[in-house]
Amino acid sequence: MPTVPATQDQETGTSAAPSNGARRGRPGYDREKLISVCVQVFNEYGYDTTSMGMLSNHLGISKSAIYHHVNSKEEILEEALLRALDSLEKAMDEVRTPGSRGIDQLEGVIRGSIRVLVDQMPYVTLLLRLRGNSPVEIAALERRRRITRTVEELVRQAQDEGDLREDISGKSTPRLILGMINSIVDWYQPGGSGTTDQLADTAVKMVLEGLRA
Amino acid sequence: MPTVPATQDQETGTSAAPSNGARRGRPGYDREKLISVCVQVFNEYGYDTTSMGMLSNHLGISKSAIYHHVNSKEEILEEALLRALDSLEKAMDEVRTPGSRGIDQLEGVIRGSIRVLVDQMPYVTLLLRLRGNSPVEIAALERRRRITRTVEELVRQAQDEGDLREDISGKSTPRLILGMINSIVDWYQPGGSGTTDQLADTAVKMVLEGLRA
DNA sequence: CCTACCGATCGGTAGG
DNA sequence: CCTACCGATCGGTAGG
Repeated sequence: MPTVPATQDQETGTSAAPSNGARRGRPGYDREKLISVCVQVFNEYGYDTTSMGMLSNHLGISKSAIYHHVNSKEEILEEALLRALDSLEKAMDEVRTPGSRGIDQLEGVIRGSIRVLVDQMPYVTLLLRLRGNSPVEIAALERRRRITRTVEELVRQAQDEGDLREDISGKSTPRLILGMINSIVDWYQPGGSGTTDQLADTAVKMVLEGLRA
Repeated sequence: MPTVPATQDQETGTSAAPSNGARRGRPGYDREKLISVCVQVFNEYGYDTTSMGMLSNHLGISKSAIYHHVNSKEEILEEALLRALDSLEKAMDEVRTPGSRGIDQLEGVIRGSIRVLVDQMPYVTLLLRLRGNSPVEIAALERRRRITRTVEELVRQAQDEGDLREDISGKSTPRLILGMINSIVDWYQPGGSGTTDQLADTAVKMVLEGLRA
């Protein structure tokens, strides 16, 4: 993509093919906006089920026009997964401060992950539904597995430090925590069930303190 | 299917096309065994991605032979979902004894659901990955939603009875609990991470008592 | 005569 | 607009 200075700031906005201002050339989709629409369609029907024809219908442009922005259907998937994984890994890195207690890092991971899940919901949703049917998907699942391993380490650390009970499975516990968090993409509605912070509070209370009154 | 008395009890067992004994006619797949193999393939590649050709390869019989047992690809899906939903609803009904406290029923639901998830893992896995792309899938998702509503009611009841803390979201909590349970199909390995009872213990402890030491 | 299965082929649709 | 492939269906065959 050539670097193009912004020479105008018009608002063109067709409902079928929206643009964002400050670009020259024919108004229409940029790569990012196109991908975000495609990801929504993927999540509605499933990646495999979604045909290029369905994408073109939802975008309001022809199939061949899509190939102006991307080289393949899989490239759209790849870029969306990149975005989800980068965000998740960034949230993990911000919390993993050596020296702080495992249980505090664990709480930070729960809060940070929920924040990313909500903020980047369509991209993370796509990631969490992968089956590993192609090299692109397998690579993404491998990156996801590294996140799982980090949570496993934190649980172990917190147990060693005496902050987490010992009478629970060190194998199952991290998976159950992550499973609980990841389920959010299946039911959370941004306006419906409280703010993201309230959601994170509920999750942290349940995991660390339990629900019993 | 006509009722046929058992006149013999042979074990024929080809690896490609296994049979169960006590039937007449050519040995090979019966409907149930065929469906169970298909469900495994669906779970590996995704229902939509799986072609009849892929099924025939895994079964070791021709595509057209599959149509001897079932009328369509969707009929295989439908029967598998029926099995998963019947098992889940049965487990719910066994626990929902009027008169007992909500928190006890909630614990029973967690244990019962985990039991069904593990025992019927392939069928429940298929159910939990549906996107609602067809009437059959939509009907299954509707039955699933009734289970969700039951858990919502139990959480509310337990809060009203004073057994569950009030400073958590009544909307999010049931979803987080179910999300945690349902995640099991994504990572549990029957021999790997302890027995089913240990898994249920860990889940119940986490949800009700919390992980903090 | 039953059940299980085969090869060939249809109309239709996918990605590119 | 092309090639490859899909689900589905047919008449017919074979083991028990």
